Amino acid sequence: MGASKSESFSVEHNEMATLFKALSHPARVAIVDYLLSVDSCICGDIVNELPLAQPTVSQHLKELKNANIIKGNIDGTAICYCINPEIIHKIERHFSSITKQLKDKCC
Amino acid sequence: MGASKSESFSVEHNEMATLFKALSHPARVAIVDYLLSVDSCICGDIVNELPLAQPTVSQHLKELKNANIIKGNIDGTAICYCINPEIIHKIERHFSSITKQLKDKCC
DNA sequence: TTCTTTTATTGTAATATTGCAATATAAAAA
DNA sequence: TTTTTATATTGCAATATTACAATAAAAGAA
Repeated sequence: MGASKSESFSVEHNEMATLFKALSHPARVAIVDYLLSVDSCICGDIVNELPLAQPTVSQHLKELKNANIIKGNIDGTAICYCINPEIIHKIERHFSSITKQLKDKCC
Repeated sequence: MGASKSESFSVEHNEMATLFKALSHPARVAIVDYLLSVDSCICGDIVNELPLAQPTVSQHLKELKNANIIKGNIDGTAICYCINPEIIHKIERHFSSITKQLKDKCC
């Protein structure tokens, strides 16, 4: 085998796993961090910020886009990237639900 | 290549990526969910809750333990698993920091 | 048009992950 | 002791991820 048995799990669990997977590489955590560190959306520049070759960065951006964590708007030759706040809130809701449930625990 | 260039990224970014990677599989999201759904720590039972063979579940548990997301206490023949609240709070802090930064955004 | 700049895609090698049968380990029960 | 029960480890096949050189595509500048 090797393929994940995702069909055997709930849509909810798969959705969360997909979001976490999108954030499971330091380069992608760094990209999100960088997008947050600047005032507005970023056109270009992301490749120069990372210690990776341009095709690799492009691939990581694609994965973040596929997971809907960032959005890319075409602006002439460049592409402007932005965080998608809705997804961030979705992840936050997941963890505040966990925290709420944790309060009733003994351990 | 194929190996992740994690040395090129900050400790902080690597730490967060490691946590997300531990949660990047639906089985592991489901395990965390299940541990939260019961009143106390769980001794046994986890294997029966998941649609995976025992060695596969054991492997997923190991990954969650390595990432410090769950803790396992030996209790006779069984092992009791619990969520580690500190790690959950760490992830929550990460996202509330993101949300705080997002408020100053234009997009 | 041709050149330049920016980002995406393709192809491929190296490595990591997933899943499980078989087996091992460890401790309680008989 | 032997048996049972619960969990871990090993080994391996199937698949996925990571990284990047080479190349393509798309749009503004010359």
